[in-house]
Amino acid sequence: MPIRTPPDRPLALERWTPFRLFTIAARVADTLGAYYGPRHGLNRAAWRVLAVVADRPGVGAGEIAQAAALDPFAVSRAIRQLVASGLAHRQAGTTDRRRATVAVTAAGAAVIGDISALALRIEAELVGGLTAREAALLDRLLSRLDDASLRIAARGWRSAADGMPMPTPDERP
Amino acid sequence: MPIRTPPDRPLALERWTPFRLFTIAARVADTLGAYYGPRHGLNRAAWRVLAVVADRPGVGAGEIAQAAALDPFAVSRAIRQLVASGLAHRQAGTTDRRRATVAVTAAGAAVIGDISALALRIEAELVGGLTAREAALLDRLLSRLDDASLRIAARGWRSAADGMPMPTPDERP
DNA sequence: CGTTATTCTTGCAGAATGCAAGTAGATACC
DNA sequence: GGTATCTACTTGCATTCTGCAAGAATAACG
Repeated sequence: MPIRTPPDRPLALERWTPFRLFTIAARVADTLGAYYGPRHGLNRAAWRVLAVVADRPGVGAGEIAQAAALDPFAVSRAIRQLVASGLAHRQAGTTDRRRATVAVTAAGAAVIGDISALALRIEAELVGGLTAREAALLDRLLSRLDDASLRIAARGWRSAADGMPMPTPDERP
Repeated sequence: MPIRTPPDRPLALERWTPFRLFTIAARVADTLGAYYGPRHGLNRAAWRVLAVVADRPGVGAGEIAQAAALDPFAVSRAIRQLVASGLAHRQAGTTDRRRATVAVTAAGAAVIGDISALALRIEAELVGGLTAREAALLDRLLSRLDDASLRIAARGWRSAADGMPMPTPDERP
């Protein structure tokens, strides 16, 4: 008999906060993706990288990965795509030649400007129903959730599982 | 010269609300996924379907798709996996035999119970820093964002793009 | 009945992802 | 200087996921 029993009603997915965050984000991302995909030939990784690079010209791949929440592999491939389609260009670093800095071309600036305009309109539509006070509150709450999610990810499930019952101790093949 | 110029500083990705929602959700989902993946051999779709089915036994594939934010294809495949690994079972519907109802087996209930316990702990860790008042507020704000995101997704980018400048009128190959 | 609509499933091609290994350059140490 | 180690990034490949066209089974309708 386990120390702690799992909840009777296991989990209402639609009330689980992370799932709620996900669905909101996914609907918006899909809507925006339906724009920049066909129109500019970008995928999710490429548009994020383009946004980061346009916002901070001269960043290296590592910083992009951090800022765009992508792994270095995806960043590398996205940069290659962007360079190939003439939206960004690379320049070998002066002090450290391993680190190539990336910046947008004029074409890239035009593209990200176009996408940004829509992205900001969508965001405005998303939070448009909130008062300024509510929006500020949301901002603070999201910052706190962001911090908390960082801690969760850093510590992994093992720490959250402390003292958890282990009903299925079998190992997978 | 376009009627509306794109913003000078195109978009700070890390301040764009949908991206913030995404990163929080992704970090949590990855943490939980690192648990149920290796331990129970489930993927993202399968765990969600299992959660929905456990919560509402006897649902059909369509309702699952709706509740788990998955397309019918993914649901169909997930159900097949769950049935194959003995975590769920299907029963042809009595009134409408196209619609098979799905329910968890004892093994499936154990698995989702196990995952749910961790999921709830993670959620507690996520929102644990909030006061009850703040948590209630977050809940209301997320409900509003959820509604807004539904409207955005339903109307598509075209409505949000009304009056937008179109700096790159070229069509992609 | 025959036709059309649902509901779900299957197959397959293309895209995304994860990871092992590789390259180039920087840094540290003898 | 030489060389061993470390870092930053890239590449290739196998696996997995996704999107979509087409299909099967059943229901609903006239």
